[in-house]
Amino acid sequence: MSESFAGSTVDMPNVWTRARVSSRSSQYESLPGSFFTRSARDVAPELLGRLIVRMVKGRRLVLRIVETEAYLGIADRASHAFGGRRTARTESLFLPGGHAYVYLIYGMYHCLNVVTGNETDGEAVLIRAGEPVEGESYMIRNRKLQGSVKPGAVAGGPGRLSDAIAVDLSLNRVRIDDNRGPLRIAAGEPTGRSDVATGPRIGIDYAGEAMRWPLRFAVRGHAHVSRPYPW
DNA sequence: CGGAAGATCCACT
DNA sequence: GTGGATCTTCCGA
Repeated sequence: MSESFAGSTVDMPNVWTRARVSSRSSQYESLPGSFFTRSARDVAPELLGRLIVRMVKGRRLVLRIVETEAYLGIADRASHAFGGRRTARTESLFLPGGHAYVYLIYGMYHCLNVVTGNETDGEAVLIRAGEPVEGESYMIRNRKLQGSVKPGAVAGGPGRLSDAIAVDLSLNRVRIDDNRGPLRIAAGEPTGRSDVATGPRIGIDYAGEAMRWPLRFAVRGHAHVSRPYPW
């Protein structure tokens, strides 16, 4: 049984400390659209270890994805597209895989999703947490953090992550497989299956049976996840 | 047209 | 652990 690891990062295995970082800028090239035109159930765990590349004000902010959740669209009671609901908000869920779905939650936070599957599915992957790779000082500024910054404080949580890399509604519907776009996802170093932890999704108590579906994925033992593993 | 709830976070007890 | 912030969306009357 893995126990709560919040606050104890020193002896935690971190698969990334050994990763070799290329100096070539091609390391930030977008994954192809075909990566996203598959089920969110498959895409979500494969996004772990990938890089979110956010271009804003001429700067490049990079996060390594460490936690995701799959939302399975029409058949998933937790999904905004459940039952085929198409509203102004959910319209971007019905774009082909490879677009961004950004929405406002609780009147004050933005959630960043990547649309997956095809334009009839309404599927998406919520990006729940990331580890700063480049531009961390700007992320800290965007988050208005003071003093010492604990692991996970910058982008551990969907609302925090969006604030950190300046994701708002202006990015709704953008293509994330466009190498010249403001938001993209690069290959990074995908997390191996044995390092992926799986569990139920967060904050969907209203979703009935779907509440227990194992569609939350995180890098096992990673300090920057949105909350400690109960798994 | 009104009211409730939300894929969250933070301050405080 | 609890409550408040803040506002769009959605559903029922």
